[in-house]
Amino acid sequence: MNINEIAKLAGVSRATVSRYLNNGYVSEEKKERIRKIIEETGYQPSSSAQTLRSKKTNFIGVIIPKINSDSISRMVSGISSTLAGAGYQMLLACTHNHEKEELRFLNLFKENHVDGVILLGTIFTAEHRKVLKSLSVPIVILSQYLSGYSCVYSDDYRAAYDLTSYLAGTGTRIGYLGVTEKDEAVGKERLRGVREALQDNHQTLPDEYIRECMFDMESGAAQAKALLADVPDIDTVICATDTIAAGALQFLKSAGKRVPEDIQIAGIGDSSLSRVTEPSLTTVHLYYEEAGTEAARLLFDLIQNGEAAIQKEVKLDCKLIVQGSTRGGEQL
Amino acid sequence: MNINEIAKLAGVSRATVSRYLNNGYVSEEKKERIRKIIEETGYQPSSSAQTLRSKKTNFIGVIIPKINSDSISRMVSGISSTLAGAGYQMLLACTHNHEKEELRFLNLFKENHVDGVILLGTIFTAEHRKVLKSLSVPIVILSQYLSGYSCVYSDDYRAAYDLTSYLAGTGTRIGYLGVTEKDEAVGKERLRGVREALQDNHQTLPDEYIRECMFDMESGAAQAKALLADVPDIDTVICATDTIAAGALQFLKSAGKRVPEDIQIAGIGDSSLSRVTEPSLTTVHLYYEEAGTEAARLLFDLIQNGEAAIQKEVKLDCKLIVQGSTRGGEQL
DNA sequence: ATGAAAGCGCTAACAT
DNA sequence: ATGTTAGCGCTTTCAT
Repeated sequence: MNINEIAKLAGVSRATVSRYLNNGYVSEEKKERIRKIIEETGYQPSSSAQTLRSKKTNFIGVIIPKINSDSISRMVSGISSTLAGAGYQMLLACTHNHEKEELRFLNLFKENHVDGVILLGTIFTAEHRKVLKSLSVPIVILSQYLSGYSCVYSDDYRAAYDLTSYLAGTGTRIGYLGVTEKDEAVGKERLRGVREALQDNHQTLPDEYIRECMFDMESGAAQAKALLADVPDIDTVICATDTIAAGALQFLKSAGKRVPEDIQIAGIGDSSLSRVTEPSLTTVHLYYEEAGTEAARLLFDLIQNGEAAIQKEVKLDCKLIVQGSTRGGEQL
Repeated sequence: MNINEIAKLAGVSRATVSRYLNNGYVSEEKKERIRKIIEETGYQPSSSAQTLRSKKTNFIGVIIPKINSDSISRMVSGISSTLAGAGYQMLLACTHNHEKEELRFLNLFKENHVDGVILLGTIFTAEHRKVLKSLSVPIVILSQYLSGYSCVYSDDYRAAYDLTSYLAGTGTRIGYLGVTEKDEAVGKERLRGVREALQDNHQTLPDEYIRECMFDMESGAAQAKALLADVPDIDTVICATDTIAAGALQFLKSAGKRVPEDIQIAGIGDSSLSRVTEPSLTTVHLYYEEAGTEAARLLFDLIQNGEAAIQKEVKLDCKLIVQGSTRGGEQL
């Protein structure tokens, strides 16, 4: 069943059918005839033929490092509903933390396949910039800042700053479990937030109070152990993510520390984990789902307005959530 | 840059270029000429034109109820890597728990867009069967059994049976927090597993020992409360999912119950939550990621072998994981 | 082994 | 408001 047959059955030209499909000028009478035939036959236009002619795919490529993550799946959820609402389909490419795959997918989306790309990246190399520059479709960077591109990101600095400022009131020897500074957002910005908040509270963050973790609980537990060994009298541990905090919490409890009485602990991200640990984790809500929504909106803008579109940077609010893992917090 | 220009630059016909692209007969000499030109120009064939001609999209549609779920994101992760490895792209459609959307996406994928569909459904209505029947591309049902279709699912019955059998050894008054029986797998099968295991251990599951929950912690907490109010001397609570168990655990602790001493509690799914609660949850591992992988493999088979493909049902193994929330378990 | 030619199903410019 | 027409970029006979 194709447009020619529909045209024949409805007694019109195929151009008229096409106009009907693309809301052009069609008389009410023929509109009705066409509508009826399409309903009867269950005709659906071939999207590949449409794409071939019109260069519009209605696909948006979304590249993510992994899917099984609280923060990422929330962002994808926001993207997904916003795209669907605008008639787009989501082509989800998952790199499983392989940076090279990120480039492969970008190249795959290049010139082809998609009307736009949302890249939820973590680390940007020179190679990334090169491929990004060569991309002919609009792109939005999500969860990281990248100069020269429209991007949506959390206020990582302020999340860490606010959290640390709050804790500086109740802790005196404050340590930090962070991640690699190659990650500008979670790595660099959160560390900067912690550091500056301490400075502003007339405290410092000596190097031996800082440990670098991976993004998982095991690493959080291991680094908490290392930190405690080096600085036995530490009384507060701030973690770059809730997952790291959950791991650290697990270790500290197993080491016989009372949380928050002996050591208080906090994370960032307001993940579902933070409500389930005992004590529940003081953390910072980062509006991940809204970030996904906003990224999709920015992309629509770029797609619709082409060259005329204004590049935008959206930094989202954050909200401190005080729970049982810090002194003065309340257990769920 | 299109195939005609490449042909001209290489001094061959466009048919030869097409053959080069689709590994047909091309002399070594021309092969080399074409290869060089393609490399120089960075030419990439238009996928829409290829699709229009060859009817192959290299897209697989995946329909899921929500993305921010431990079990689902694991399955999607398995699907994603398997598809990518075979040169397919994943078109992810998320219904956000709107059953009607499921039908909308199936219709969208119908006749068009995709080479195959993986449906991670929950509830199958008559309307579902109708739309599924009308689908012209191969489909695999994931995480539910549906007669007449290739499907991949967990051994929900045995997971519940094994878990219950284990607990029947240490508990005497056993309650169950389940979900709607409209969900055949998580609803019906897990309940059946619990029931039959109790029978085989000469115990019963009276109606007042059963509560129906939604798939979230709040509901788990609320129903645990209701259950405890009705059956104050309950000593074991089995939950259909870890999330429900986490909610129930939270309530029971807040009600002053000691877990597992006063009441033992268990879930199913081996989610990351189960390792973080205190005590950590006894649960059953269900190989979600492998289920996703297997679903993709089954779909490949259907796509490649067309009418000749054999319909298959794959039921996956499960593994009991005993942790601190049950007597005899070990706290992480 | 290669080229010529037909056409996949659609949209958009043009003419009326 | 509608029809005619010319492709979009590719694959696939059919000749040679």
